[in-house]
Amino acid sequence: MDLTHKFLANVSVDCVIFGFDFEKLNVVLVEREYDDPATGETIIRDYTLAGYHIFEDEDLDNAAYRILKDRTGLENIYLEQFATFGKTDRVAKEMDHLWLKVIDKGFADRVLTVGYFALIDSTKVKLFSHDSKIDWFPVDDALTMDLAFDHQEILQKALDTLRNKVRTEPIAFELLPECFTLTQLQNLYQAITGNIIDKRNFRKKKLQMPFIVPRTEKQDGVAHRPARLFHFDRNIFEQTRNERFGNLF
Amino acid sequence: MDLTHKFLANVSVDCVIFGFDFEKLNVVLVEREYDDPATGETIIRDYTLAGYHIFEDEDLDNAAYRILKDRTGLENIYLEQFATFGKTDRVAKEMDHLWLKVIDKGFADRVLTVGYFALIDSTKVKLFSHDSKIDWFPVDDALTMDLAFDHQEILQKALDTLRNKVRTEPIAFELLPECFTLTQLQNLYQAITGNIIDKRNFRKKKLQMPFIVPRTEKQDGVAHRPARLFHFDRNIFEQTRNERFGNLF
DNA sequence: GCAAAAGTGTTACCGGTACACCCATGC
DNA sequence: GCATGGGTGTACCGGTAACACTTTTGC
Repeated sequence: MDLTHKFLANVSVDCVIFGFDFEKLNVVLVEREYDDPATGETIIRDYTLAGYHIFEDEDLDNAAYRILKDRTGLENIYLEQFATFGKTDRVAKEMDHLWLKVIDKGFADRVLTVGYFALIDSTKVKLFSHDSKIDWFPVDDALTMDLAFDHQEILQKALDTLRNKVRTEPIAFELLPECFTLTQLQNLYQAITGNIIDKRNFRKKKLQMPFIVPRTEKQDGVAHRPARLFHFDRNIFEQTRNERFGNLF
Repeated sequence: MDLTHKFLANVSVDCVIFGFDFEKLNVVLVEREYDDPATGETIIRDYTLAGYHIFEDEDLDNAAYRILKDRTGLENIYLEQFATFGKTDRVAKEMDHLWLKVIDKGFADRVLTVGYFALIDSTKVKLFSHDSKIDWFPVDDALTMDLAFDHQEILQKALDTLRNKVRTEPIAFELLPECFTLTQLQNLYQAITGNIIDKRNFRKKKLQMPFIVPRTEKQDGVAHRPARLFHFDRNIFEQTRNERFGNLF
């Protein structure tokens, strides 16, 4: 993390980084650990979202991109601001006060944080630890994990936003590799929304969307009949957007 | 405005206060005027949204409620956070720098602002001027008025959010008096979305919504057949929410 | 040959849309 | 009596939902 910039003490950004492993939805969490310097006893050990304070001369959106790149190495990623959290007691837990004290970076006790969520194709991402451990966790687990600060509330809101948005905007593809099978796409929708979907109806609907285009290749290395692959064509999507006004995905 | 609190220099809240006059959608704007102290010549004269910095010991949401109450006297109003604006150049115009200098209240040049929109029944509201003039403007006009700072962008985003949300949540009623006619409701939807709606289909749909309940009173003092009045029953709405999952309004 | 997932059609129902005329009231 | 908005019904179309079996491949 670049520390040559001055940051705003009262404003941070937290990124909810979502990924999909073809089975369930996952989220990136960063371990927060503090051992008593005298006894060596672990006093704090829990998880936070990927976040940092915003620099004085940095656009808000860029702060989110910076954090994302810093943790995943990725650029040109789907990233969307979804809410800002500003209760006075969002740093209320004992652990949180202690943490701010021991890291001693000049962050204020009163911090508003702007939440962004990122959708990434996690099949080929390597996460960067820097000084703290970082890893993927199933979203369902993360929601019961008692995260630092108000990060559980932030995660819940990010998930709600994603669930809503996926019904009207073609953002699910951001979580898949360039080529995907219809079953993978269906599993993704099911993982996000929690509903189960009828296979035949799902395929019928997707196959008549002109921007979901079949490829000549087939799936490879699977112990069963290989599935046809598709990709999402954004150009076709944009061109046909008006005709489809009001349709859901 | 209460100045005994210390505020955060880098964070403000701006409220987009929407109202409806049974014809079109309106928004509250505050005049910003500065006359050259020597010549008396008017140097700045334009409009801003209703906003202020957030106090150190104040929840973010409460800052928005405070601003709203300060300008309208109203409490228990529909108020929703919709986005946060944090470009480094959002105070880039010459007028904006000058303004911050002449009002000299200790606001920073780098300010992130959190946007809220409010929906109020404007039929019986009296706006409070304090030291600057304040008034309702048609949203369509306001969008072409070259507002202060990035307030046009904020207004546009608020409007987009309202347009979207009104399709899936029962928030339109917040802009009407307790009792309203179906024609008023239809005009409101048309004013928000810009679409024209078929009268018979609209009424058919609304009449079968159990939470839009008829009253015994009729409209009064109109030079034509008086219309039946209705009100929105939030309890019935909440009770039947699950059955109607996925329905639009 | 068997396990595992891919792939495929038909029918019924419901909600949305298009469309034109008579009614009640104030003046 | 006339101007003004209030109020009503029907027919068609398209999208959604329910539902079960055959096919292809790897091992």
